[in-house]
Amino acid sequence: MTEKVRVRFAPSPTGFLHIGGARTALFNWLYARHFNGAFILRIEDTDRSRSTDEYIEEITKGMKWLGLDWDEGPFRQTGRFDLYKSYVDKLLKEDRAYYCYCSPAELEARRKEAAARGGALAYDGRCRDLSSPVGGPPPAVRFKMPRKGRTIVNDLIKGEVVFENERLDDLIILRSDGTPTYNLTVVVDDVDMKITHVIRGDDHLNNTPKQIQIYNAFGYELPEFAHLPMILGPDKARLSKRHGATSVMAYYEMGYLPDALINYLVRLGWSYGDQEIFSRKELIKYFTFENVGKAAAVFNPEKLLWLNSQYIINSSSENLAELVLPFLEKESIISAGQPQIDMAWLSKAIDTLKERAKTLIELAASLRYYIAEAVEYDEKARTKFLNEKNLPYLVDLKDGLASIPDFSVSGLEKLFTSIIERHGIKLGSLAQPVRVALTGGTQSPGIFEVINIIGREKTLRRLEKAIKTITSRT
RNA sequence: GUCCCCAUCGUCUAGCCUGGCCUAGGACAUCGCCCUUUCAAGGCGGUAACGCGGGUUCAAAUCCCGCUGGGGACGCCA
Repeated sequence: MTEKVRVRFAPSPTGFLHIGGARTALFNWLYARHFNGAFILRIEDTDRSRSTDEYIEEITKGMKWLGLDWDEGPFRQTGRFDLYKSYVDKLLKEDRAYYCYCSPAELEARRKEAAARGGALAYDGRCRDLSSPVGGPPPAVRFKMPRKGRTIVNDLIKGEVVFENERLDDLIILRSDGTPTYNLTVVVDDVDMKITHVIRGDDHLNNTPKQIQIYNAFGYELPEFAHLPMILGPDKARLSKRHGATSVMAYYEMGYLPDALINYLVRLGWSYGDQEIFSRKELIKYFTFENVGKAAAVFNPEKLLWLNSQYIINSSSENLAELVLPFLEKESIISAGQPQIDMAWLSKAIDTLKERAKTLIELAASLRYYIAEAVEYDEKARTKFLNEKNLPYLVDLKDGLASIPDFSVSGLEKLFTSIIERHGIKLGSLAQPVRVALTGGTQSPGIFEVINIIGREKTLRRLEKAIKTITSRT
């Protein structure tokens, strides 16, 4: 095949870009990039009652955040209705389609009845052979499925899947209001846009034989099909709002890095030996359908969280400093109007924190004691460490800190060593009270680094406050 | 109900196509140890899976059949 690969992601704007959609988009994108093909974004908005421009905006926003850039589009189906209509007319003329006068209410009733009886829910074809028009409200148009033979889907992932044509029902291709439906538009557009590979969720596998029949009716060559396994929630049911955050942008808000989400998503259904972490370059290089699995996958937020922490650790602190800014504002650690924060200093602070933060929100939160003017003590930490016994150590340290010339990490270490030797105590006996005095809690990066970053003045103020806290209580 | 898809540790997966190298590998989570000024990170180790039943074969996680289980579709949604 020398034809250039052309794939598309075709969401309907009836909701946000969710995890499942993002995974479909990602696999399409990877496939296109791997083969140096084109990735097309097409908005399937033929259902005018449920589609909104806001959702189109949300979907493109999500894709941009994930870095899934498209080469053509976004195309919308609204506005191409004349085109679809002409295809319907063609089918009508060739007796490959017919008018159906059954009302939605009647159809609904028949389906209910069939379900109660335990029979097939497909359309019974009662308008299929009508010889003359029936009066009343405008009819819908149905595609005339062949009743004999079988349709074979040669799926790149699932292999050969066989459907008996008698099981395929005559689907509606034009609503009674004159608007086309999905199964028609998807074929017309995929042909029109010269799509070579249709890559989508396997919930579409059952639609495929019907679409193949439509291709056949027009005499068009079939694209390749690849149906990806679904993503399930922890209860093994299809991933939905019930399972918590399913919108891609919710992950932005929770402080995830787009690369981490991408990496997580790609491993849901795809693998490359034992490798877990991939750069985009590697993904593009390695991605093929050969390594795509067939079984549905359960979405596991904990592994995503781990990946996110790995991506944070491996990101440059300069980059993280930029990314964390909006979260610092949101957590009210800095105010939007605040004088410019020193980015070099921020990066240095992040150096000490990034291996402790799993999300940008955690990173922002841990920056609080570096940035804020004063800290609040954790009650338990205070009673345990800010007490009479530790008072002399803190006083000693304060005096030492006020006078040492070398405020570097190694200089601070020397000071600490001299103090603990003088008192005959272990480093921990000094470090923990100091940690509480400076950060308010018992957990932080190495104490020398903390002091180094907080700086002499602020450190001294906090030590004084801690000393006062102890003495005022006795 | 009918049709379609799927089936390896709790979860994501490697291995399956081209049977033997599988005493089934990796990762997350979990447990323990090490490192250690706390917390992390990191290192080391443990627990943990071929759904069941039949075949085929000298040999089956790997091939075939059935069952069971799970998922999906059955819309004038996409």
